[in-house]
Amino acid sequence: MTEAMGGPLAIRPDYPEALWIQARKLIVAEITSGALEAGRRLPPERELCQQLSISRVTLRKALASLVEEGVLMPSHGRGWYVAAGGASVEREWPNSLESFTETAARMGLEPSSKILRSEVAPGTYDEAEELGLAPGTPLFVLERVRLLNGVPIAVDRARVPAFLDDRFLEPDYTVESLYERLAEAGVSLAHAETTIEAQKADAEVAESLDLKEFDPILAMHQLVIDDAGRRVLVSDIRYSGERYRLRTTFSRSMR
Amino acid sequence: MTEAMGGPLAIRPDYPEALWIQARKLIVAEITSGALEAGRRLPPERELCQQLSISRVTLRKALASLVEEGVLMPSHGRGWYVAAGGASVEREWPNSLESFTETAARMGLEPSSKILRSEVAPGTYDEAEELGLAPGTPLFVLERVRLLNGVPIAVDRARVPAFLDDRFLEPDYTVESLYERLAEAGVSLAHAETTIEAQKADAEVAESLDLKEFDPILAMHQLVIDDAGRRVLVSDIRYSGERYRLRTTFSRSMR
DNA sequence: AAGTGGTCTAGACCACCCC
DNA sequence: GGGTGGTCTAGACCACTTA
Repeated sequence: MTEAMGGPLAIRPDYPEALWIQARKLIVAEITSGALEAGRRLPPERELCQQLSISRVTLRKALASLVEEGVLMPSHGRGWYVAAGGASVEREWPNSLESFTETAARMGLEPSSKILRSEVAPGTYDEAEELGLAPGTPLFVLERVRLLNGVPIAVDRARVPAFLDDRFLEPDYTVESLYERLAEAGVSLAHAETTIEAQKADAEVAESLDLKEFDPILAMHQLVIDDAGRRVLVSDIRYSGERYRLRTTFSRSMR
Repeated sequence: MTEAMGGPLAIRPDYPEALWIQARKLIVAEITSGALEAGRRLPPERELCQQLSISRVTLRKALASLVEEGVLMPSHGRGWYVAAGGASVEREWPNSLESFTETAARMGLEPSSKILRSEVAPGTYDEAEELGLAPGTPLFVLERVRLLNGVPIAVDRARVPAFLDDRFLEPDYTVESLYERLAEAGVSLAHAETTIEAQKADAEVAESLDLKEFDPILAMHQLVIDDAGRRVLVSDIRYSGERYRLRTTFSRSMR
């Protein structure tokens, strides 16, 4: 439709969304629509600024955010280029912190859960230390088998400081997303310190995931921190090695 | 010795390093030195600008880069805070693409390699497709056992388009870093699309890593892309499940 | 020499938090 | 209402690429 970034791309200064995010979406749209193919050069920054009616600083904020995701590549003195995998904007599993529910939605599969444990109990010494609480502080413990289209994929053991809100016990976590409940409670997740390793399935996990003991599993441990810097969730997820593949993008830092 | 951000932090406008990077380093220094503890609030932006003699835009670029690494947390209307794990600035490089050699250096261990294969050979169909080359295009294949302090940690099978430079064959990859050779050849690595899964060790890998067959391994597949958007390296690394733990930070995107 | 990205500035206005 | 971060602008100068 629009010739490559030539059309009247509309940015609305009054719209309650940052201009650079609007700009970002318009650029992504140009790429996913095919108007800008992988390897092609974008119009010069100063030209884009005019087309979008935004300042260069704002435009560059949008462009920078797309570099981080590997969609664009800047080349000093030459221009901005659509990266090799540029068309993959939608396909891609972004390197974001994502709930199981969100992952499932993106892949077009039906998530569900079987609850193994759901209660408030005193935290262990290690749990308390990791969450920065006194040992024995009550934690909400939610242990679930996570399934996609009915196939068991992982066992997830999540622990949340119980002081957050009693209403955490109420929802039916067979279908509800813990992340969404946290969001509703005003907890805005920021980032997660994560370790990942390969282990053998123990008897318990093998049972839950319908595996043989000693089958390989991907063990992911996460400490999730919210916008206020509070340690808010500790989670251990053991994925079936055969049924799950983690996808992410690593960037070279400080260039 | 400087009281929290009160001392004469020196930024040199003539120094050949971006001001925001200098600012960033000074802030990190305040944190690692203990002058700014986890949870503490930073001086207001406008005050920091004066102290550092830089503009607010530039300061915010430094601050933003530290948010991405989980070192600082902004709070609208309240201030900037040192994140819970603030002292961890040195420990890890979240989400960074790092060579085995660099990882070893960061951990204070001695890296070495045993070469299993080092030759130019036509790529398989899959390899060619992933690198965006014609099937059969010659690739430089380097397969090594990677060791830390003499202990085998992983088997790494790297493939680089051979057209890059013949000199790739010359170095002694028992000690040399492939990443460094690439850098010298003018290839500047930008990011890597990565998949991670748990598998069983096959006989070959078990042999190389001194494991039993069927022991769990962490299999990481990477397609590395350079600054120019060229697909430059495909790598399969199989880590011993017991001797390796991947550590990273996932961020919640688009806040 | 012209074109293009990279960095930086000074100043403005808004939204949120807390008193 | 005053303090603080969040966003945006217009313009300047530098460094790299290409011809």
